[in-house]
Amino acid sequence: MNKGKYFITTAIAYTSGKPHIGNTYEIVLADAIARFKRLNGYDVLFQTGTDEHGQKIQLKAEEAGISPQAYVDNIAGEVKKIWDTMNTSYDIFARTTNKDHEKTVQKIFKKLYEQGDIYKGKYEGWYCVPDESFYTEAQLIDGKCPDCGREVVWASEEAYFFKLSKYQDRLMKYIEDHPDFIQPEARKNEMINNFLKPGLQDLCVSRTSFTWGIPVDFDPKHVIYVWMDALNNYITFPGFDIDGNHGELYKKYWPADVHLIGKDILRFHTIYWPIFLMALGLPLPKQVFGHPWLLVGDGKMSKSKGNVIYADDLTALYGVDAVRYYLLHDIPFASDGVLTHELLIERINSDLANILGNLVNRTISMTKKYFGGTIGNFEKHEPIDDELISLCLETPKKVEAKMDELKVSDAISEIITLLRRANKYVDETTPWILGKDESQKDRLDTVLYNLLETIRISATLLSPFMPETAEKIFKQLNLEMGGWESVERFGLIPKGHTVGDPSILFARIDEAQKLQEVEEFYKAKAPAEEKKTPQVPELPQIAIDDFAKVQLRVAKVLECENVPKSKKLLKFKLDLGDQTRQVLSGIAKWYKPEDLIGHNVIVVSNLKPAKLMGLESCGMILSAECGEDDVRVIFADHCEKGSVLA
RNA sequence: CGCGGAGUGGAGCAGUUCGGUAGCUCGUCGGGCUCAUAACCCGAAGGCCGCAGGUUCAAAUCCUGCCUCCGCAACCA
Repeated sequence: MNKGKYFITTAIAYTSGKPHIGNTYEIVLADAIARFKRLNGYDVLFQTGTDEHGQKIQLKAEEAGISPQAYVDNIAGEVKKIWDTMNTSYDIFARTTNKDHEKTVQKIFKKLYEQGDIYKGKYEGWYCVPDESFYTEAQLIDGKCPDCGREVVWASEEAYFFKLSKYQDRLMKYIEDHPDFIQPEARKNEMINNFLKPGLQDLCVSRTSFTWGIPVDFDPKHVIYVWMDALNNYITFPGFDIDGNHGELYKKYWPADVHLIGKDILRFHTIYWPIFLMALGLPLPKQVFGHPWLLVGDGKMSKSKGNVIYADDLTALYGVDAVRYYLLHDIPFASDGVLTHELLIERINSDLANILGNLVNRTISMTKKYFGGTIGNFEKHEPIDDELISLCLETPKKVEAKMDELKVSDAISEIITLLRRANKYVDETTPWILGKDESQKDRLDTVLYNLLETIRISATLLSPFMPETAEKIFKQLNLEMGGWESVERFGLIPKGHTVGDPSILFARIDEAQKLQEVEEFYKAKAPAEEKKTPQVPELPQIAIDDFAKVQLRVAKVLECENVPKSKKLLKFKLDLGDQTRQVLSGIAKWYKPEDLIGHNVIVVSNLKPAKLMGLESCGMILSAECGEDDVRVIFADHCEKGSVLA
């Protein structure tokens, strides 16, 4: 049964650091869809990879003291390791530092330039020469550089631009004609209202401020804008060729059926990317799905502890399939999901241990106990069986329908519903009573057969979401898993079949005990991470006169209030004895105004005034960064206000 | 008035497009059962659907205003 081709991609992961559980969610989601489509009879191509260029990577590599290539090789290895840990079945792992990719991107850039979609223009603004930075009018302070206070000049730098506006109407029409192009629905309006309707600005598609990227081959001091580079991975890796000599995969699979991406990069995939493709005269992807984010819940594993959650930590604690199950089942279709250990444990216990695991275990055990594992005479049908059997036959259709809408969580729920029904069926038919009556032997055989069939179908349907578990179940059933046609039929297990040995699929978790284990797990890991914090870069030594330039004075906090609309800023009125002045400080996260009023603090009194959120700040209050997320003001309550520090 | 999302029994969510008995999972309590992982099955309690107005025969659902929370942007002198 071949239903045609299906090409699914994830965004390529940015290689500036190890991916956390949120990034991992995307690949698992894509994998579930890809595996389901394969089961469902499609010829699937599943592509993922890493985005390896850009200024941020160049900087990180410099910090680490290694070449950018060595840096991205390392991170790409980490990404791949995590993808593999999660048991994802990608066909192509695209890395944008691949030479063929780079060459093709250069050719694409050149072609677009030659046909006039890309033109050489100027990037203009106020330029601070020593800082090598451009600023907008609004960023300047008193007409000078906001960074160093020196004079700025009106400067222009040459750069390449893409004429997005030229394709604006065509894109608008495409979006209107293809209502499913942007998913979920709400995102579509966001794109239209925020970007298309106001009119598209030409996009700057080259950079000269750094070098870690693909050079423009006919003008090598420019490197190609990372998005123009990265987005093209979707066509270059399957084998797109600028002269039309495309590779087999490209010919067969392009256009993509789904680009699965995070909701934050929807703009690039639904505006820039389609326009680039239009300019190349290529068909557009059928759908772009911006999935929600995975949030990490309350304090238990919060950032304040420095515990960003990584997929490999979770799999070490709970196992791969349990984590996959949680990600796939508990993250809603369109709104952000939450992850906590408590929720994860609850889900594992109720769905995986109690409902699924226990059903398999009790069924196999009974088959062993009453028939030595071999079932034979299961012709004793009763009306009570019909409901279970018909649900078995309906469920695959329901799952398929949900998956066609990419509603993975709902699809899984359909399977769980079937498993619940099967548990109920056990109670309705009371096999343990049948087992006591020799004359009911055939009826008992039938009941167990119906349960085994239900498990066979459920396990097959679960295989895209929990591949290992499905495999384990089939081992206990002592059967080979079949394709889609095997879930559309009830009654495939042959007469005289002997099941395997029962074993626990998911052990029930004791929450309190597990949480303690989690704490110890992180504690054991902590030392390795703590080493980073004491590393304070040493600044060059200064002379006493340099220090003398800084005037530090004790000041009493007369007034303090939150700055409206600002999350970080507090506004102070300080008394320096001989004068009062207004100072702003970004410590609202750690202090409430009433905590500070009346206290004496230390202030840099001769600091050049600056404007923040439209308010003038004349000075800077000293505080200590006592940790990743812990800032404390230096109090000087025992000192006279106005005194000078020396 | 920067952009956007969300407020539904103790917890996590669905329902809101196209108004008409408020539903699911977990937890709690009671009962049943013993094949099974103290699992399974049945039943019950528990909700002025953020607040206040309005439209309507009828509002969780539509309209207006407000409050709270959360992302993003801006801002950490």
